[in-house]
Order: sequence, then structure tokens, then C-alpha cells
Amino acid sequence: MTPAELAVAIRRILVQMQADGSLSAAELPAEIVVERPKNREHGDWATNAAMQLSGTFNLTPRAFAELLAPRIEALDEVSKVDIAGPGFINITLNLASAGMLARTIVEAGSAYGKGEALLGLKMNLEFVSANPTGPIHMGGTRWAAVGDSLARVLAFQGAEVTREYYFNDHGEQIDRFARSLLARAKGLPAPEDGYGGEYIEQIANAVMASATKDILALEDEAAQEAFRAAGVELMFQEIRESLHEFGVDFDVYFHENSLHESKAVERAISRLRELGHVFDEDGAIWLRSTEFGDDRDRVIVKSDGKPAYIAGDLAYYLDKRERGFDRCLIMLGADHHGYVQRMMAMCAAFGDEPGVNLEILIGQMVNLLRDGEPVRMSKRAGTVVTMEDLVEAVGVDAARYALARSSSNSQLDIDLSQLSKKTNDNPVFYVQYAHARTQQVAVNAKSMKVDHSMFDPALLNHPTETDLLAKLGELPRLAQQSAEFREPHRIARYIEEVAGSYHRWYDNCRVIPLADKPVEAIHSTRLWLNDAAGVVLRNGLGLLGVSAPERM
RNA sequence: GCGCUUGUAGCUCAACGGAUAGAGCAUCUGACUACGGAUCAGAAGGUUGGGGGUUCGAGUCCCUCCAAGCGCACCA
Repeated sequence: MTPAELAVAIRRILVQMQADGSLSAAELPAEIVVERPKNREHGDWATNAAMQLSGTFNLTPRAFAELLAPRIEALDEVSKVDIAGPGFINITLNLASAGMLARTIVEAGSAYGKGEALLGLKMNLEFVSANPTGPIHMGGTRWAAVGDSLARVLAFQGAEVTREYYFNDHGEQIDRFARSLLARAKGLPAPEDGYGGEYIEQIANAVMASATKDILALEDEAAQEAFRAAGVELMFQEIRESLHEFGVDFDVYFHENSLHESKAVERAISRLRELGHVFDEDGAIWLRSTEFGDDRDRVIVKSDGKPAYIAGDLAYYLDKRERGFDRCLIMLGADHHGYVQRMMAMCAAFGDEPGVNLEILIGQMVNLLRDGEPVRMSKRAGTVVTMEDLVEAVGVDAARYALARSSSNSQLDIDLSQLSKKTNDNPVFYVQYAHARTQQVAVNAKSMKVDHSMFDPALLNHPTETDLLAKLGELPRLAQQSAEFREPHRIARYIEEVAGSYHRWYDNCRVIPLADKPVEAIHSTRLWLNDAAGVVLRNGLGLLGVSAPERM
């Protein structure tokens, strides 16, 4: 029996109690919380239903628990129930129904843990969206790891997820990039507000090599335009390639430029004008965003007639909604959090619901250290640590795991000197090793004639076995929470616990009989459990976009 | 000055408002002639930044102070 099934059973009992009059009529929560008690001695599962519902029924938690507990105990799958502390109901399953989980998991395989919390939702997840003016740095790398994992987590709950990259190929930053390329090609130093570094030279050289005519012979303006067009395209390809090697592939690369060329910006503005949220002042066009909680109104089109940055965002958001996305999620770095209010105001101005149709996830910065000292980075000097640098130092799996395992609203410190010498302190290896072990145990078992032919779940009675089973049973709930809170790091923490439980079990319980002993039901049954652990570890690593190796 | 995020073990970080605040790394002590020792068992390490409040119950919610990062444009 899984905890989810237990929760459903408890809810059914409550409904029954209302039907037979032992409880008054009142609204029940859609879901009863069943979780693992921290202390193993408290049983397999615990529910705080009595504490949460006592108020609704005007009873003390204790009294409510005493009413409910006997009925839970009457369930076939339950062997023992007791009430503890302020009103926790601790539940112990009988061994056979607890052990059945092993088989359930193996039979479900890659589907084990899936949920339907977001079934039918069309979600657009925009992340990274780094400017094509240079390689992806650490911040972008973090969002690539977290965002891709989040996309997997959301899809695991039934959402139809589109990964999208907003490609900022319009505006001032791009002009600076083009000027930097031109300067480099001419052998001049990088402009004051421009970009430096080796990659600028490489791109500049590549642009000249692929050009059909001598760009440097052109007038500055034309030359700059030539560098812009070709340079952006090359940079874009390089970024895509880095992301691909990082295991992140976007479904849509959206070009900001296309919004301007297709007149989508004008359409978005006139739409807002129709809705009465736009006004003209000082020769500029403004969005009356204060009406929707912003601290000031925002200029959409500057008095020189050029669109402000937000103009593109207006059109882009509208475009996403017109493409049928119910939920638009955008991941931004903390250096852009000042942007949230106006984006939400914009969403409301279109008549949508901020926080629902548009959700902005802010992630904190990554601090790079070397031997404990902060590393100063400068785009202009080109001393930026890139995604490729990190991957080269530790590999894709270790990099993704390290970036995805902690909450993105806390700043992350990464010490380069530590990464480059010892990678073993990354818990990813602990988890991967556990998975590899499940695979090799299965291989060895097969050669020793241990197979799935027998299954007697009541035999899984060692403390490390009941512990492992209970842990494996938590994946569905964990996966759902991870999606609900948009926090993929919970998956990482969970599989680390699973790996720990698995290793402890392995140390105590043999799957393969000793050389002179026969194969018995216990061995077969344990093979099911071993394989179930493998499934959970594999599914968990999969949600993080990290490989689950057969051997290491 | 205003706003957002954060403050938990020596370090990096966990903990739907739930029971004795947990992992990994680092340190120390142990464990294979038994399915992979990248493992396991154990020790040590904490006034959850300080102070108030809300309630059956607070690391978590509210107020306040302190500290750190980031942001407050007709820049993008």
C-alpha cells in the first residue's frame, strides 16, 4: 500500500463517518496528509488529520483522533494504529501490504511517481535567455540546470511543457557587442561599455573569414551592421551548442527581433490602448502600470520613437498567450527582480491574473570563489567563468546536480579550486553509485539464478527493509510537491535519502544467497526490492537530467 | 531612503506550521577471504542572527532590530 492509497482510504473513512452520523457535515480537505514520521518507532506512516480537522468539527485533536483511529486500524492493510503527542495518528502497515510496494514500483517502472496535478495545463517555461553577446556564464548555467529540471518535474505531473529561450537580438546591448567585434577586428581596444575576452576575437575572426567581401573596407556603420548580423548568429549557435552539451534543449528559441518586425509590438500597444491602460506624455507612450500595483508608470515607447525594452515583453507575453499557454513561467536572476512588479502589472493590464497566468521565479546569484576568495569577473575584461569551463572541470552530471540540488532562492557559493581537484564531495556520486549498485546486484543475481519468480512481501521485515520501502513510497508525494513549489531541488534531497536507505539495506540484507546455500523466496523477494530502489533512483535522477549509470 | 531575497553544525546546504532541527564534505574511532569499500557502523559538532508576538505547536507566519546579496531609468 502506498501512502497515497492510505490517504485516500482515510478520506473515505471520514466520508463514511459523516454518512453514518458519527461526524457532522462539513467540508473535507481534498487531500489528507500522510507522511513518514521522523522517528521510525512511530510507525510506517503518520497523519496529522486529527489536528487539522479538529477545529472544523469542534473537537479537541485528541478526541478527534480517538474517533478516527479505530476505523483506520480496521483497514485490512493496517496492523497497528496509535495516537501520539498532540494528536498524531501513527499507522503501521502489515508487512505484506507494505512489501507489496516493491512489486508495484517495479511494475510501474518509469511511470512510478508520476502524478496528474497539472494534467492538461499548457505551460511555457522561459529560462536562461542570456543575451547573445557572450558565452553563458554561471548564472545562466544555474538556470539551465534548474529550469530544465523544473520542466521535467512539471511534465511529470502531466503538464504539457514548452521550454523557451528568449533571444535578445535587438537593442543597445547588441550594438555594444557589434562595436566590440568591429574594434577587435581593427586591432583597437574594447570600447568602454563593450565586451572583451578571447571569444570576441574568435567571433570577429570567424565573421571576417566567412564574409564574402572585405568588411573592414566598409563605412563604420555598415561594418558594424555586418558584424552584428553575423556575430549574433555565431554567438547564438555557440550558446545552443553549449546548452545541448549540457543536456538542455529548448523547444522554442524566440527572437525578440521578430516581435518588432512582425509589428507585434504595435499590436500589443494598441490592444492596451483599447483597454484604456495607455497614455501619451512628454512625447512618449506610457503604460499606466501604477493602476496595477507598480510603483511608477512605465514608458513603452520613448520620446525618440524607439520602443523601450518593456515593449518587447508586452508583445512577447501576448504572443505566448495567443499560442495557447495557460501558464507562462519566467525564470529570472535576482539582478532582474526589480522587473517583477511591472511584468505583473502588464499581465493584469491585459486582463490576466498575475501569479497564475504569469509566474516569475527569481533565483539568487552564484558566487564564484577560489580558495575561499571571491573571484572578480568582468565582461569587459573577458574574465568570465562560463558553462563550458564548469563542465570541463567537473563534467555535466556533477555540474547539473550541484546547481540543481539547492533552493534557487538562496545564493550559491561555488569554489573553483575545490571543484577542479576533488569532485567526490558532490553527492551526485553517492546517488549514482547506489543506482549502479542496484544494477550490478541485479546482474549478479541473474547469474546466480535469483529471479522474479517468487514474491512474498511479508518477508521484507528487516528494519532496513521497512525503512527502504517507506522511503520509496514517498516519491509520488515528493514529485508533486516539487512541481507545486517549483522546486526541483527537493528531488535531489529525496534521492540522496533513498540512496542512503538503499546502501544501509544492502549492507544488512543479501539478495544473493551465500555460495553453499539454496535460492529461497527471500532472495527473489529482495531482488524485487533491489529493482524497486533502482527504479526510484533512476526516475529521480531523470527528473534532474542527470544520468543513471549501470556501472561507475 | 524604499523594495525583493537570504541568515540553520567548521564548510556547502535541507526541513507542506508538526513529534528529539537533518544530510554531504571536513575531523576522530571502528567494519569485508560475504552480492561493488565511491559503502557501512559510531563519535563530535546547534540558544536556527537578536528581541517581541500569533497558537495546541514556530527554523517556518506577523512586527522590530542587526547583517549580507541584489534592485530602485524615456538602459537593456
